[in-house]
This record gives sequence, C-alpha cells and structure tokens, in this order.
Amino acid sequence: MRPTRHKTIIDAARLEFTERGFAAASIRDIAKRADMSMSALYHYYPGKQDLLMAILDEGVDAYTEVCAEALAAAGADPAERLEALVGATVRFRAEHPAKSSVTITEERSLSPDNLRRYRERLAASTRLFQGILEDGIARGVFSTPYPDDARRGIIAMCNAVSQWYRPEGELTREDLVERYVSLALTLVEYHPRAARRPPAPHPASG
Amino acid sequence: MRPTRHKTIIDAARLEFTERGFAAASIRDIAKRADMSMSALYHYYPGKQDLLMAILDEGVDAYTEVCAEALAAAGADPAERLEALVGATVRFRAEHPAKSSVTITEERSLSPDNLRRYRERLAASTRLFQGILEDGIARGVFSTPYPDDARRGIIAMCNAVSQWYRPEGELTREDLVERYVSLALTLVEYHPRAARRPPAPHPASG
Amino acid sequence: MRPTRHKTIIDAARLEFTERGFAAASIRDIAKRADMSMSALYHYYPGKQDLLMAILDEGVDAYTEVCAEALAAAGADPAERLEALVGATVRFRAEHPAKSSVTITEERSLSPDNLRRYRERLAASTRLFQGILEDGIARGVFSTPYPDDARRGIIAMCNAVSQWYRPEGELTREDLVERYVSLALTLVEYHPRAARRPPAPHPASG
Amino acid sequence: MRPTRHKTIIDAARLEFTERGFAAASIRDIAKRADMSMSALYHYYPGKQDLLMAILDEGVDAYTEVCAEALAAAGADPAERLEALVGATVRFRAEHPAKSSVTITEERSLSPDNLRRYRERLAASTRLFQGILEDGIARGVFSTPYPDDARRGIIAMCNAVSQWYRPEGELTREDLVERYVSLALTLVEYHPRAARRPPAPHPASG
DNA sequence: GATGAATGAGTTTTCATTCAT
DNA sequence: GATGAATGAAAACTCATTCAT
Repeated sequence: MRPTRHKTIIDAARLEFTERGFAAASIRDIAKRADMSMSALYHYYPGKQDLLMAILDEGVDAYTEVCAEALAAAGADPAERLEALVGATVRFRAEHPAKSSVTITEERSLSPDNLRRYRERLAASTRLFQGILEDGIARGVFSTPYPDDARRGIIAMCNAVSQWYRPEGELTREDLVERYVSLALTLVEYHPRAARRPPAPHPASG
Repeated sequence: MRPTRHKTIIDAARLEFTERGFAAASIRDIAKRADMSMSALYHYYPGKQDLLMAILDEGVDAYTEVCAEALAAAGADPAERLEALVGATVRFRAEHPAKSSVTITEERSLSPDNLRRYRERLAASTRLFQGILEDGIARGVFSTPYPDDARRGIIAMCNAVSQWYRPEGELTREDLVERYVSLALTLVEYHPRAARRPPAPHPASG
Repeated sequence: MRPTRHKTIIDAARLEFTERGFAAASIRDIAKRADMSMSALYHYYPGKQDLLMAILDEGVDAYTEVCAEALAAAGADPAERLEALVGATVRFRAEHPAKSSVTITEERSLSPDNLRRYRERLAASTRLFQGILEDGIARGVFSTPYPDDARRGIIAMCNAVSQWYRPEGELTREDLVERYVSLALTLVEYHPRAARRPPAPHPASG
Repeated sequence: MRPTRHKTIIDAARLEFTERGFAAASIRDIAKRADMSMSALYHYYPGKQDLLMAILDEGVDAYTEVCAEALAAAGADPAERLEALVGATVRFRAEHPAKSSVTITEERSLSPDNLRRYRERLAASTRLFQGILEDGIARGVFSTPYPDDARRGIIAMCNAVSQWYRPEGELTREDLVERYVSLALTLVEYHPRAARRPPAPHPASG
C-alpha cells in the first residue's frame, strides 16, 4: 500500500517549510522533493497557502488525537491528567519535530481566514491545560498562585522540546517525558492531598 | 540629535522582519518604511542578510547589556541572581517584543557564517542562566533534579512573553516580572537556606 | 429531447467567450459551466480554436437563416427588401446578444485558415446588403451617392445594437426594429417612385 | 529629442494589444517590442492593467482634444458643429486605427475601477454628439424622429472606419471625411432653414 | 464514452542587487 | 552621499492539451 499522492506532497512540503520556512520554501523545490511536476502538485493542492493549511490541520489533528487518547487513559485526578497531557505533548514534540515546528512557527504565514480557523483549533488545546489546572487548584492539589502563566510556561517549555531534542542523544524519549512531567508538576506546585499517590513521579517529596 | 540613518534603517527592517518574517520581507518595503531610496539603503548596508545580522546583533547587544546591569546590581546569592536575570529577560521581552521576536524566530534565515557567530553569542546568555543554576545547586538552595531542562524551561517561558504580553492590558510589567521570577524560583525548587527570604513566594517548603 | 452535449458545450463556451473574450476564457471554466469534465469536453471538440469556430459558424448559420427567411417573405421592391434585411439583423442582434458579440469581436482570435473561411461567409451577408442597395440605386429609389459607406454604416449601426439594447428596457424589440428600418432607409435616401408605399415610415417625403 | 521610455512602452503595448487583444498579448512580447527587459518595463508601469489604462486614457485624451479643437473652430450652427465633430472623429479613426481599436475593443479587459472611470470619460464624448443633435432638433434643422438612435448610428458608423480604412487605398482621408459628414447629416435629416448653406454637401436638397 | 492524472510551456509579477551619473 | 534605471533570476500559478484506464 504505497502512500497516497496527497501524503507524499504534504510530507515534502512539511520538510521544506520546516527547513526554510514557509515564505522561503518554493513550490518548485517541494515538487522536486515529492518527485513530481509542479503542475501535478497543483492538481492536488490549489496553492501554497492551502498546502500550509493542510499541514497545520494535520498537525493539530494528530496532536489533538494523542492528547485525547492520553486523557482518556488517565483517571480523574488532576495530577494524573496533567501528567498525561504533558507526556503526550512532549512525546509528540520529540517524535514529530517537523510537524511541531511548522505548527508553532508558521502561524504568521496564514491568510486571515485560515489564521482564525487555526487559532480556534489551538485554543482548544490550551483549554485542555486550563481545565486541568483549574480543577487541580479547585481540589487544592495545585497551589500555584499564577495558573495562567504556569500554563503558558508549561506549554512553552514542552513546545521548545521540538527545537533541541535529538533522539540519537543520551536521553531517551521516556526519560525526557518523565522530566517534563516532573517540571510541570513542580511549576503548578503540586502537593498530593493524602497518601493517594504514594510513588509520586516528582521528586519534591523525596 | 536626530536618529542616524543606520538606526532609521534598522528600525524599519526590524518592523518588516517582525511582521512578515525575513524571507517574506522585501528590501523595497523596508526602504519605503525608512523613507529613503533602495540605493540609499544599500549605501549603508550591503545586503538583506547584513541587515538581519545587524538587527540580531543589536538585539543581543541590548539584551546582554540589561542582563549585565541586572546582575551587577545583584548580590552573590543565586536566588537573587536568578531573580535579576529572569527579571531582566522578562522586562526585555515585554518592552521590546519586535527585537525579541526577530531574535528568536529568524535564526533559520542566517547564512552559515552568521549563524555560527550568532549561536556563540546566544550561548553566552544561556551560560549566564546555567552558571546561576549550578551555583544554586552547589549551594543547596536550588534542588531541581533537572537543571538543564529547568534552565531551558525558564528561558522558553520568558521568551514566550514577547508573543502574548500587551502593555495595554491589566497586568503591569512589574507584576509580570514578579510572576515570572516566582515561577522560575519554583521551577528550580528554591529553598532558602536560612531565614534570608522569609516571605518566600513559593510553597515548596511544606 | 434534452439538449445534446454539443449544444451544452457550445452554449457554455459562448457565454465564457462573450464575458471574458476568447483569449481570457479558459477551457476549465467552460467545462465547469457545461458541468462536465475537461476530458469529456475534449471528446466532443478537439480544441479551443474549434470551439470558437463552431460558435462562429453556428452564429453565422443562424443569422444567415433569419436573413434568408426575411428576404424570402419580402417582395422584389428594394425598400421592402432592405426593410426585411435590417429588420432581421436588428432582431437577431437584440435577441442573441451573445451570439452577436462573439461573432463580431472574435475574428481576431481565429487561426488563419478559419479566418479565411469565416470572412468568406461574412462576405455573403455583406453582399446581401450590397445587392439590395445596388438594385435600389439602379431603380432610382435609393439615391445615396455613397452606397458602400451607407452599407457599412447600416451594418455598423445594426451590429451595435447587441451592445446596448436591453429587452427589459422601455423600447420593445419591434419598435427598435422599426426605428432602425427607418434610419436605414433614411441613410440610403429612399424616395418611393410612385404612391406604392403611402404611409412611408420615414419623413423624407415631407 | 528621442522618445521617452514611457512613450516607447505605450506604443509597443498598443500595437500588441491591437494585434492580439489585451488578454492574448504578453508582457514579454511588449517588452521585446519596446526593446527592453521585462523588469525595465515594470519599472515604468506597475502592471499589465495599468498599461491598458494608460493607453485608453491617452486615446481618449487625444480624441477629446481633436474634438474640442474642431468644435472650437466651428460656429454655432448645429450642422456645422456636427460636421466638425464627425470630421474630427472620422479623421481620428482613420489616422490612428490602433489607438481607436484598442479604445473601442478593450473595455471588457478593464478592472472594475478603471472601467467606471473610463466609461465616464467616454460618456463625455457621447454628450458632445447628443448636445449638437438636441440643438439641431430644437432649431428645426435636424428632423430625425430618433435622435438617440441616430446618434448611436453615427458613432458606430464613424468608429467602424478604423477597422477597414486603409490610407494606401484610393479614397483619401478628406474624401472619406466628406462622405461621413454627408451620411451623418442625412441620418439626422438635416434641412437647412434658409439659403444659408447653398452648396450643401448632402443631396437631400436636390 | 468518459475520467482523473499528468505535463511542459506559458503567464504576470517580484525580488535582491548593481550601475552610471 | 544619493538616485533612478536596469537586470536576470526566480517566484506562484494557469493553460491547453494528452494519456492510460
């Protein structure tokens, strides 16, 4: 089952956009990378902007999915849920650096219409974090006095992973995840209520 | 003392680069914004790439300076020094969003030579944070088990400020600074040795 | 009996050619307008040029036919025949503005071969007018000293109708016809020989 | 005094537009004809559409001027004024067939804004004819019952001249003018009041 | 009869840069 | 110091047309 033309194109475009940036990437080079003529490419996507939007959409789709899965597997405990969400995010950023960096960097290149649509989708992800933080605070397990900035900080921290993490390095992906989960819990000032989470994965208790 | 032509040009270019990105910005528009002919512009800067490098250099210069000043005014205590550095960084990102965002975003657009030079300069800033964290850990006042990631996290967090902070909003710049200082100290798990900082803004001591 | 594919195509093409002009019209849009695939269209017509020629041919066919009918119904009197021909022409221009305007405007877009063929057909129409004028002059009922220019004038006048006449307006088509018949007779300086046409619709007799 | 670059370009563009039509003409060929690079051309005119508008403007300017001059030299008599206007028009169409045909044919290719501006300018010319006809009718020297259609007819007739007249032929330009003046006066049913125009150039009086 | 895919040459336009003055 | 003119390469995109199925 060879990859569909659409996928071939999107992959080529994502690489070019990641390496050079949207504006500097050329349709010619994308077509070359996808090993087809420019006109063939235009047969599948009506323009450069649509290519970008398709890539961003796909990126958000994929990220949204891993988040949903992780949260579905997690219980109701806010710490557990934050753990799941941070884990999913870091894992995604580490596994799909290209997908991630385009998603993060190229907002600016979107047409007004697409930008609006895209921002709405991103806001949904933000709200996932927000909901968990609010819940944790309400339950008294997160005690950060600055939930909004803590949220922004966590997201910025996790997103940055896609810029420096290299799987070939010493740090395994799961160790990486563990670290960022720990950092996130620290940032929100997590204090387990009772003894409910004895082997808490963050070291503050140690 | 009216602004020198160099400054006029750099300001115009920075705005264009910020709004459109380096690749999408056009020398024509920069010249128009600087209210001079393209040839005049070329008289001062030999090319687009040099314009970018000048902007980045200037950005790093300015940032380096505020960091140095802040650190000079701070004592030897790691917490105090981290406070100074985070404060300087957040203040800079909030005050100079354009300077900041170009600095952060346009690495990709640098020529190989310029990129090397630029990375070296950036590394110096990173080392400032690094030194403070190491010192704090050595002294036993920072107890984060992940100093590298905490550092990266702090920097990412602070940098992100330039993307969302609006001075017209409710949050004053100094409140913002206070928040990020607090978050940074939380993240490195700061525990004051003695009673030096009695009203410690983070609850990790519990 | 639903319209044949040929007709659907020709109608779509004529509209596109009229609205945008031959050169600016695109086969893609024509196919879209005809609600079929481009390949389907190419199944019926081998190319854009052939489409144009088919349209022009059809236009000339239709016009030729109405002229022939009108003349067949007219008697031998030159005034009556001119009346018939001008009436047929104006009626056609008013009823089929698209057909008319393509016919008139797109000569330029014909390939050399097609152009020759087309001009020959047009010349036939011209000769109809010419014959009638010559006859009228020979019989002494038309006394214009410039029969060639009067002919060209009449044709130009009638053709222009397709550019401005709107059936929704106040002027009915038959009133329009009457006017142009009158103007044409005036232009050729028609003077009835005897009392054959008592209520002559033109005022030269006064 | 060699022709300015602007003029060189406009002349080249007018020829291409006349020969091929606006849509089919290519900027490349225009530049080639003007013997300069495409980018040089773009240095003077920002786009194809502006080229067209410049040409049409120039055409209307020139035509407007000859009309104004002719009318200035004519007296108050409507017949004399119509003579002047038809003469100027026919002379212009015969002398500047390219200018004329672009003016007449390429309305369709104008952008909405330009079209509006252009139509307003054309309307002024139409009003010249209209004023004269109304005056002639008021004074009782023109007795056409259809002044609007007579006007349209005269204009269509005169405009058509640019399509067929060749100065190399037998008919001199001044003879041509004389003919069309005569035809126009016939069409408006000119009857000199008194004996003011004894050698009237139209035969209605004979 | 009909289709979706593909192509290569073409389009207008923009770009960073250079040069003569 | 400064300018308007000029350039060649490249950009995104469209076109009429062909072809395998």
